[in-house]
This record gives sequence, C-alpha cells and structure tokens, in this order.
Amino acid sequence: MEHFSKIWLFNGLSPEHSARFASIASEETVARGGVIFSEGDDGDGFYAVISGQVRVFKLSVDGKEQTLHVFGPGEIFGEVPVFAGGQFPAHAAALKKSRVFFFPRQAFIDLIQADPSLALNMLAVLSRRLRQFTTLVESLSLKAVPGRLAAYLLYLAEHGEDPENVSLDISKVQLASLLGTIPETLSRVLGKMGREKLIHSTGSRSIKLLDRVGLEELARGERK
Amino acid sequence: MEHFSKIWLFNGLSPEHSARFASIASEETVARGGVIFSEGDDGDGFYAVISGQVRVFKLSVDGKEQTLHVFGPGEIFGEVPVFAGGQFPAHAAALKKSRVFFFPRQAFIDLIQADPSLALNMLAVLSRRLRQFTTLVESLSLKAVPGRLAAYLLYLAEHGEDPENVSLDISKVQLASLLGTIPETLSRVLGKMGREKLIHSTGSRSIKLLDRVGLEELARGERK
DNA sequence: CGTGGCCTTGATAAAGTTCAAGAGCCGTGG
DNA sequence: CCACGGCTCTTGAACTTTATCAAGGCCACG
Repeated sequence: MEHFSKIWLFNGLSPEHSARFASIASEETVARGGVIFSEGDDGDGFYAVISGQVRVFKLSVDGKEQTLHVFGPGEIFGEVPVFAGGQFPAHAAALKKSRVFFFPRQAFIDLIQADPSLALNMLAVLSRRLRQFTTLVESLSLKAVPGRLAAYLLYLAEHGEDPENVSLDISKVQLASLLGTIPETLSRVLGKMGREKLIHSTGSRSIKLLDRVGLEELARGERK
Repeated sequence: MEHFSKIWLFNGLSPEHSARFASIASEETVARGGVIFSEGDDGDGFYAVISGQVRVFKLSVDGKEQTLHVFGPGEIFGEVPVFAGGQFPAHAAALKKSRVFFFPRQAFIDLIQADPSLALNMLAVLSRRLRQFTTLVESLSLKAVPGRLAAYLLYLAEHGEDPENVSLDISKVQLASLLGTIPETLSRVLGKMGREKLIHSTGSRSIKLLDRVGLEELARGERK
C-alpha cells in the first residue's frame, strides 16, 4: 500500500477510490530478463513498476531491438490496449529482478468514470509519453549517433542529482538500444567524445561532463 | 455544426454537451504551407481538422524535417500541452488550404469532468497515437528504407478502398519526410520496386501492388 | 509562356553496421 | 579459493546503405 502512493498516476485520488483500487491490483515478481508481455499479446490491463526496472522495446525479425522506454518504480506501462483496444504494440521485459502491479482493464475504466481526476492524470501520463516519443523520433531521424548520445547525457544531467557527474542507470548495451544503435558504435563514440575532452569516464556507469557547451552543440547537430 | 459530428473524438457525446462545446470552438482558415503552431509555442488548446490536410513535424537545425503525422478531416492534433502542460513538442503546418477548429484548453477540461465518455474518447485517441508512434519508431530504427515503404504501402492497402490499387494522399516529397528519408532515395527505391515487379506506378499518386507477398517480406526485412 | 515545385538520375562521400577477435569482470560451482 | 562460462565492453577492417550535390525534365498554375 505504501508502494501504491508512489505511483504518480494515482496522485490526488480520493482515499476511498484509492483503497478500492489497491484491492484490485495483483502483484507479480519478474526475474531479470523475464518477459512481462510480448508484442501481439492481448492486453486486458496495464502495469506499474514497484521495484526494479522494466524495458519496453520493439524487436525486428533479425533480432535487433529498439528500446522505447525504460521504466522505474512508480511508472506505469502497457496501457495502450486498455483504451485503444487490441494488442500490446511492443514487448516488455525486466532489466533486473522486479516487482510489478497489474491493474485489470475494466475495473480501471469503471474507476475513471467515477473519478475524473484519475482520467486527467492518465491523460497527462499519455501526453507526456507522446512528448517523449517525439523526441525519440527526432533523435532517430534527425540526429547522428553522437548527437543522440550528447542529448541523452544532457537529459540525465538535467534530471539527475549531480549535473556534472552523470550516472547511467542502464548498461551500454541497453543504452545503445535506446539510442537506436549498437554497442560497437556507442563504444567508439564514447571514445571519441573522451578524446575530444567533452566527457570523462569515471567508472563503468558514471560519466563526468567536461564541456557542456560542446555537448549542446553536438546535440543540436552544429558540430560533427 | 455538421463538421462537428465528423470529429471522432466527440462520438457518443450527449447533445447538450456537444452543443455547448461547439459554441466554444473557433474556426480558422490556413493557406497551403501556413503555420498553425511551432514547436515551443505555448499550447492553450488543441485543434481539429475540418477540411484539408495538416502535417505535424519535427525540424532539425540544418533544415531537415521528419513528419510525425498527416491529419485529415475529423482528426485532432496539438493536444499534448493540454494535458501535459508546457509547449507544443512539434510544428504544425497545412499541406493544402485547410480549415481547422480550435478548442481552448480550460473549457475542454471542464467538459471532460462533466462527461467521462469524452475522457475515454480522448484516452483512446492518445493511445492510438502512441501505437502509431511505436510503429514509426520501429520503421525508423529497425527497417531500411525499402522496408519502410513496403510497410507503408501495405498499410494503405489495408485501410484504403482498393487493396490492389493504393492511392497516396500526399506528395512524394511528403512521403519521404514521413518515411524518414529524402525524395531522391524514395524515387530510387520506388524505381527498384517497379523493376522487381513488386509494384507498378499507375499515375503520379496511385500505385498498383503486384506482389503482396514480396512486399510483406520486404516490410519484415526478410528480403533486401 | 515562364516560374516554381515535384520528380528523377548520376556520381561521390559519409556514417554506421557487420564480422571477427580479444580483454576485463563477476558469480557460481567444483 | 580458483577456474570456468557468460556477459560486457572495446577495437579493427571491410562493406552497405543512405545522404549529398548537381543537373535536367516535367507539369500545373498564375
């Protein structure tokens, strides 16, 4: 129940509704690498991360993956079929051992009709996700890999604790998949950025930003 | 008012609400090429296309464009800031002379609280759009240009009148921008697909699909 | 009848993927 | 406690796809 209050979606929900709703949720534990759902599965509810990390991604025939999102505690995922019907448009799997809530579709829809603030919360969640997608598309289509990486590092700097020292919360393999490239290319780009004194690697998952201006130019494509 | 009923979002809305709402909308006419909003503009409402075509797109510093959507009559756009706050995440401009409705934010939010079915409609719209974005990202990241084009042609065949003979509703320049490439490349790919007897061009904006199986293989990346 | 947008074709160049190989790291089980 | 296997990360070389630059033809519309 204290996990419940950390789910942003339920902010401002009346206590009765909250309680009613918590009783409907079921909890699941997923091992590292475990599949939560696959693209094409029928979706009769959505999920929320309690602990751990969940990755949502697309898969191509020849095995390449494009990560769409990495979700941490308090975030929800898999909600598209709840409102649009049909199947999940992507795969979801745990990056590490995780616990998730599952919320069945119909109960959720009933509750939305009883509590408009929940509807507005959900609309806000979906809208933010649309915004994230526009930046993902922009990255993939309009930026070269160094620019994507620079933009991502600056994003982490904005949203992390220390704006100088960024800590990656995912592996380089996963980061490559999120940036729409492969580990080899990412490794080369990181190497080059180090040589150009834009960043400095301090540990396997932490990077110091040495030249913010240079990174911003890269992210905007004003610099090769 | 008869235009109003063609907006899918308002399906099933009670007549009173419908009337109240129609009175709030303001109408605008936009010339071909006219800008409706730009990325970064404050969004205090959203739009619906009455007639014409509106393109929503991202712009890079060096002038490249990636189209996110092309909207036709009855579709809404620009709704992200209504629920997520902040600014429009992309640009919107008319592809041809168009008329659009503008719906102010606060009035719409009020109405959602009065009529949950409107909330559910909007959630469905946003969810469908998320689904479209996942396929766009998949195309851009996991498919080569021929695969993207094949997938798009098959999509048109599914959703158009004649499954054998698809009609492009946008120019090749626009199609290139939607597929994340440039007109030159698109032209070459179309030429190659014609030579391989996958398609046959019948007029400047209509294409006959000669080999559906081959196209599907291309779209899946099983064929170069 | 001319001008601008649209479409096509060719030659060249750049960016990123693929394939191959090897080094470092960690947890598990012998 | 050490060794093994697996996974992550790095580096090199060849190749492929696509963008860029340049030019010409076509069509529609003023």
